[in-house]
Amino acid sequence: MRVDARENRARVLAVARELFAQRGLEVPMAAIARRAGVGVATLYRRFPTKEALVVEAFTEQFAVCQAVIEEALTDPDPWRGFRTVIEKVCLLQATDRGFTAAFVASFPDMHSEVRGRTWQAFTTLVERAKDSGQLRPDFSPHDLTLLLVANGGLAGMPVEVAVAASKRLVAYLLESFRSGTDALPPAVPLSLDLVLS
Amino acid sequence: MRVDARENRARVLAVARELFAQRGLEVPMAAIARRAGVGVATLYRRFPTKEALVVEAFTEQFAVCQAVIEEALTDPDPWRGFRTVIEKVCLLQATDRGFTAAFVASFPDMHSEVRGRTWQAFTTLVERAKDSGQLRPDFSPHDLTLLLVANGGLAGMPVEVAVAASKRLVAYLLESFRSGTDALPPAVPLSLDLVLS
DNA sequence: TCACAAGTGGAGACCCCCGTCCACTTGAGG
DNA sequence: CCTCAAGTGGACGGGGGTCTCCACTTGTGA
Repeated sequence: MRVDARENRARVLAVARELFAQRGLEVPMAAIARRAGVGVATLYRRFPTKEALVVEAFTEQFAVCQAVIEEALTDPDPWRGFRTVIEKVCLLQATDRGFTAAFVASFPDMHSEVRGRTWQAFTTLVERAKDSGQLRPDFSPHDLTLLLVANGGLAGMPVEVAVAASKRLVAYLLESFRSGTDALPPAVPLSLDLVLS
Repeated sequence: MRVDARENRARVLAVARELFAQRGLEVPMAAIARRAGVGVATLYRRFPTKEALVVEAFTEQFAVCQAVIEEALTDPDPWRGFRTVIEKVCLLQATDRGFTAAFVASFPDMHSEVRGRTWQAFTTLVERAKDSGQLRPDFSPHDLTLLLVANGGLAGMPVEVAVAASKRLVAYLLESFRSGTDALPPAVPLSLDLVLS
């Protein structure tokens, strides 16, 4: 690949990340191209479809999520690890407007292997927190998905507002997650294809 | 107005309500017209714009919301009134896919008088619940908006799933609302124009 | 230097949406 | 029955989106 092409590709990706975060996934390809100082054809040469660009633009954030979960596994305090995961991921989600949409859009492309490993890590995190007696026993790992989807509803607001609102929502929910007493309605396995449509 | 015209108008409204609930507000006007067995022009004769149709189609649901709140004010148990409002409104929202979008879309058209009255009613409901000692003192009426926006994030899933998920989310949050202890991040005044864009 | 493959940009094909226009149809009063 | 205003439907304009095609430019190895 020629060096100018490589530079263009990198600039397109950076611009895409920025615009997706600011305005969500509905930003037109032409806007990304214009902002990156290239033509539309250049975009489509590097990324055969818009979805491909989206996936590529957000793989970094997905990696961050995964790292957050696996780092939390090394925390000696199970509850702190659990809480940190939720806080960090929700903050990421509130900061980046396109995050949730990209997450569900990339569902078919994300190899079940990676998803499986992350899920497995979170599940053991949950188990540990339960064993330590700080997390309520009827908490389900699916509740993470529930929280993510609900928190994703805050997207579309100005970033500072979304962040503040998300923090309060997360604080409320974490308080409930911690050694609750009342009976809950059953957990709902929210696989991502359910969120899609 | 001629009787056939009146019938057509009613059929259009019924179809619009059904399709908006099933598929959200992004359903095309042409689809509504076709399903109602009329042409597009008939739609636009009765409702000058799509937004007008949306508002008209959802005024009933808005009235229900208002009635729910004002009925809760007559409940002798303040906490039960508070809880019922949240449960009923969230259930309505989870059942109808277009509800949230219609709510924010109708924001400019809803006379501030009506909104003000409903808001006032909910505020006194909150105050009563606090005075009875069952609702945590740092609960803000804006937390209702927060909950609604978060719960609105569940839209887009099959209805049964959305309802089940919403119930669990609401149960978690109600548990937190009830006489919590930990300090919370500050409340965020989520005026509807913030949700818009 | 130079030839050529790799790279590029913009026009435009194609599709979907909202809302309008206009020639045609129909119901109801005289 | 017959008139005509009210009602109707489909074609169409305008705008915006994704993605393609093609003539042109540019970096790079020989």
